[in-house]
Amino acid sequence: MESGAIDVESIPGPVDLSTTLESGQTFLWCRLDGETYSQPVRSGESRWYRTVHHRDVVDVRQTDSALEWRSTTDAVPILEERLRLGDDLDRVLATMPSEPVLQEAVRRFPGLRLVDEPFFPTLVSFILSAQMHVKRIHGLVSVLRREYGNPIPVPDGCRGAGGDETAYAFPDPQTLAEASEEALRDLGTGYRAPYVVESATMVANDAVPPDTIRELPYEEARDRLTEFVGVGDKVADCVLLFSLGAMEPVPLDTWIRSAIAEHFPSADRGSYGETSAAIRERLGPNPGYAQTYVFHYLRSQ
DNA sequence: ACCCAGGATGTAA
DNA sequence: TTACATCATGGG
Repeated sequence: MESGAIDVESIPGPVDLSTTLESGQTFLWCRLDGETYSQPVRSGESRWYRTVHHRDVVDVRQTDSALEWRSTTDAVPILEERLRLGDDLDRVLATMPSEPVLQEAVRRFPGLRLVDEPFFPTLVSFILSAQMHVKRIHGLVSVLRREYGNPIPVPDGCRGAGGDETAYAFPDPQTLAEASEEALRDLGTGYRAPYVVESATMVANDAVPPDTIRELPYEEARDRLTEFVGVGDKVADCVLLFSLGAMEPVPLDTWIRSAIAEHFPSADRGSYGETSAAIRERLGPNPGYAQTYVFHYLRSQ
């Protein structure tokens, strides 16, 4: 049991933990107040969040001056990576185009950061995301962890905020590869069940190695990712943006498409690839960040 | 009852 | 290449 704090002054630019974790980029953290992901929280409110990193429990909350953590290991490098604390958000936000919808999103949610989460859990999360609401995706991922994930005992020092005695890691590729389609359907995954099993099998066989994809040019990487079953252009963009370190992707979901129709109509070129390229041009040097701000802003209305 | 959700796949033109 | 039906499921 270790604990500590990361001074917000040591982070380049603002941080908003709750918005970052609950804005639908990651489904791998749970709130210790028992709520599932919900709509944005009032800033300044202090909530504990928990995830399992490999075999370690990591709890974190935000106070006025710091990100406080407690964990079975040193959580600092984990938080720095997964919350992208190294990103100079002041610089990123300064380069946002002067489109009103973007500027308003930045004004409303300064401190919203992109995440950099583990590959396989992110892949499965966004395979499940097809035609589902953010809240339900989080619920499904939580059920997968509970039903198939390795149980991790939570140390005494981590139970102060009403946490459970056991946390669950996201299941390994091999485990989901061996899961039965029907069992997964019964959990509520619907027609996505075979996608999960087949893609998990591919990951277990290292059919499309993520470390190789990281090295590819963005659009090439997106094409490779669509080799997974249940992964089209949109889900591939999410996986690249939220777990493989790419900063260009602008996942064209229903919210972003409606934003394009309303605010950037000339960027609608019909096909995914052409529209994607056109909207990236309009969103400045950090399209991925711009997209995340617009997505969360529209969804919070 | 209808419509929507961080869409993908298979098939037909 | 693009167009369209189909795919589960829960919540508004």
